[in-house]
Amino acid sequence: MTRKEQVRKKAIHLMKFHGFSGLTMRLLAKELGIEAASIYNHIKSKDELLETVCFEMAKEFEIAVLEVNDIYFNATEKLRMLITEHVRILCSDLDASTVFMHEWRYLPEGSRVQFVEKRRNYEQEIKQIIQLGIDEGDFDDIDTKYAVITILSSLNAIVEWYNPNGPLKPTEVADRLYNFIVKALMKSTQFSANYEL
Amino acid sequence: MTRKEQVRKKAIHLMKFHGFSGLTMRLLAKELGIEAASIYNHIKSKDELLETVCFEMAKEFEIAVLEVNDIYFNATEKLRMLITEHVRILCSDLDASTVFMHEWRYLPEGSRVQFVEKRRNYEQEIKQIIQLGIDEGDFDDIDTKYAVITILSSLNAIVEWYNPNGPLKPTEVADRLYNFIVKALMKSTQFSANYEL
DNA sequence: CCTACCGATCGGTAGG
DNA sequence: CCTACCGATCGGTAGG
Repeated sequence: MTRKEQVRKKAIHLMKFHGFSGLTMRLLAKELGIEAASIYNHIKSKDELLETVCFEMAKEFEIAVLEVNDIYFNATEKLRMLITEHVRILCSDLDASTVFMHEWRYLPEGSRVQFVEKRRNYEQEIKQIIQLGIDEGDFDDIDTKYAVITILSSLNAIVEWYNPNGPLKPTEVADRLYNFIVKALMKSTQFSANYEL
Repeated sequence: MTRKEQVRKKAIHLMKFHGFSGLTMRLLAKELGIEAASIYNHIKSKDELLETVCFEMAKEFEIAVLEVNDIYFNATEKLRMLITEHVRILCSDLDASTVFMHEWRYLPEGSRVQFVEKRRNYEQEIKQIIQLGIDEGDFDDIDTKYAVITILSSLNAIVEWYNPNGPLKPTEVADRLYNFIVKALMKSTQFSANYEL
């Protein structure tokens, strides 16, 4: 790990607890065992630290969705792999994932616009997978917008509760979430309104 | 609205955009048309602003769960009302709800511990409703922990996307989310694994 | 609600 | 990676 990577990793770890605004270069320096001014030999600015983590994470999700669409043609299989990949990415670096989820709001104007656009594209890709499932007759004819919101929010919540030292591996978490989600999506005729009063 | 309430409301609105750490008393003062020092005639400290919004919101959820358990005895009806109430509370003040969701981490040590405990209690109440549904034979024998996480994260995501000027009223949003969630929970035998490869 | 001000700290630069 | 330092700003207080 280069010195620059060490600085970034420590910064992200501290950002997770203090937030972007709450992280000071002096605290970061102290944790690295150097003076605040020395940080600027490795990074350009505090903003750059945030931009790097946000766009590196976004890149991983972009690649995942490309791979999924490359490998599978069936909606349920696409969805299963995308959920598995999404969970894997989040769990592979929980510090970075948490900062990615919470702190993108504090990106400088220009890169924030870019970031939101990338996220929108990702959401659209998922929406298309769900629409495919509906068209193929596998999924219920539900509102795809709400389905995407519900799916992504439950997946992304992983950063709030997942414990890497707990009993469940990321793939096992992905399986449980997939089962819950796909059941809500799947076609069924007898689910109309027969839950007794 | 008292002057103190005006100060709080403006502070919460600004906190939504800048975060707790990013909100400065000088910006708040400017938006109120007064000097920074004058704010302290209405509030005790910046921390107090955050504590007030977090605990007022928490109180609303506490009341809701008490009412739900008071009125209904059936798990599906309890769940339906609780989801409706949860969505109603979030949508009734989106600024406060957003700050409640994002900024509780920055509560001072003591009140943060209290806050997390209250949230845990709320989660436990929902868990018990789901367990009741399983015991009554309405819900699938799923992992209640994951069900609670999935339900709450999809409900709470409302603060990220709900537009009060959009076409959907809070009750309509609640209905859509309830339908999605309850279908994932409901008992079914033919959903084992028959989604074709 | 104001003026005047406190000590502390901020992100960052110059020059070595 | 350091010393030395910049101008700006921070949350908050005293005293009116």
